[in-house]
Amino acid sequence: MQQHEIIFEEFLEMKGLKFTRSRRVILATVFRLHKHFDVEQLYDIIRNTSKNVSRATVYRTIPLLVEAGLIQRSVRSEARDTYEHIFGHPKHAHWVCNICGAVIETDMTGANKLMQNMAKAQSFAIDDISLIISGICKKCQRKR
Amino acid sequence: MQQHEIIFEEFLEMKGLKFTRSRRVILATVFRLHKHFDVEQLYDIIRNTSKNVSRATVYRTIPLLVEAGLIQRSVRSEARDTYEHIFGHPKHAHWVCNICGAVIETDMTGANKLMQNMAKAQSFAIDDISLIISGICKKCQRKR
DNA sequence: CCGCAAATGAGACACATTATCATTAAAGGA
DNA sequence: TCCTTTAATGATAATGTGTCTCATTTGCGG
Repeated sequence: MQQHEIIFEEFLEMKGLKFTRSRRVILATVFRLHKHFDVEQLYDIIRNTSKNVSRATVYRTIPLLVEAGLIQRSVRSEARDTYEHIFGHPKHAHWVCNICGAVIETDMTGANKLMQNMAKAQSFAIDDISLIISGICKKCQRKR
Repeated sequence: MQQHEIIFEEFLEMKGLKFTRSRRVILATVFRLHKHFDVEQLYDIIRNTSKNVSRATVYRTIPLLVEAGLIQRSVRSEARDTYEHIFGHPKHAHWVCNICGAVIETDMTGANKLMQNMAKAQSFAIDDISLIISGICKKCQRKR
């Protein structure tokens, strides 16, 4: 069993919830994806690979995975909420291209330290930092 | 006439659009608000203070104000897009309390510089930087 | 004051997300 | 293994933002 499965199972047990087939499928699919996804994309993939998991259940499972600390909300695309798994991924900044929509990820330890210092100064207990830079990527600049 | 009115009027003229009564009302209301707002809140206020501005027009005007550089999309609350006016406000970081929902704003020139350097390294043309820190504010920590 | 392009209001519409509810499936104990 | 309890599920209706349509009105240059 993989690490993220153990974490999810323990999380569910702690809350008196069950580790069902549907939840297994959803969890596995989320961790098979290696980029940002929205719930409809996730549901499409699940529908094509495993039968009998409903859209409602996918939507219902997302907040559980967030609460378990396995995924997090990410950059929101035009109309849909997007997510990414975070287990084993160090915190990163998102650079979003306004032209082609590409999302580049970079290390953000620098900004992290800066924010930790500011947090200390104002006694704020940081839970999460979201750093999103929008603009035009290298490729799209060339095309002009 | 206020600065932001002049800016909006010039922006509209440049695009061959008209500075109508509805747009005046919406602009004025946005700049009377001194915090983040979503479009429904904005519409409610307008409906209670000035007759005959439709919801559709409010929604239609928002992207114009964004394009004119007068407001920007801000922290997204649970279900709605939120905005804030930026004219005359230097760029700031948002500290959001997960308990009481308070939004604190701080200077972010430090992070700005950091990002500008990283942008140069990867040839990314920055358009906008969004820095949101979530956690627990000083007050709510005390209450525990 | 005319004419025309743009803007408007009202409501229909699209679409993501949530809620409902009858049925099914975990999990622990007998 | 079977029972019982409780949570989970699937299907679909409902909700709520945000967008589009279209007939009518308005702003503005001539």
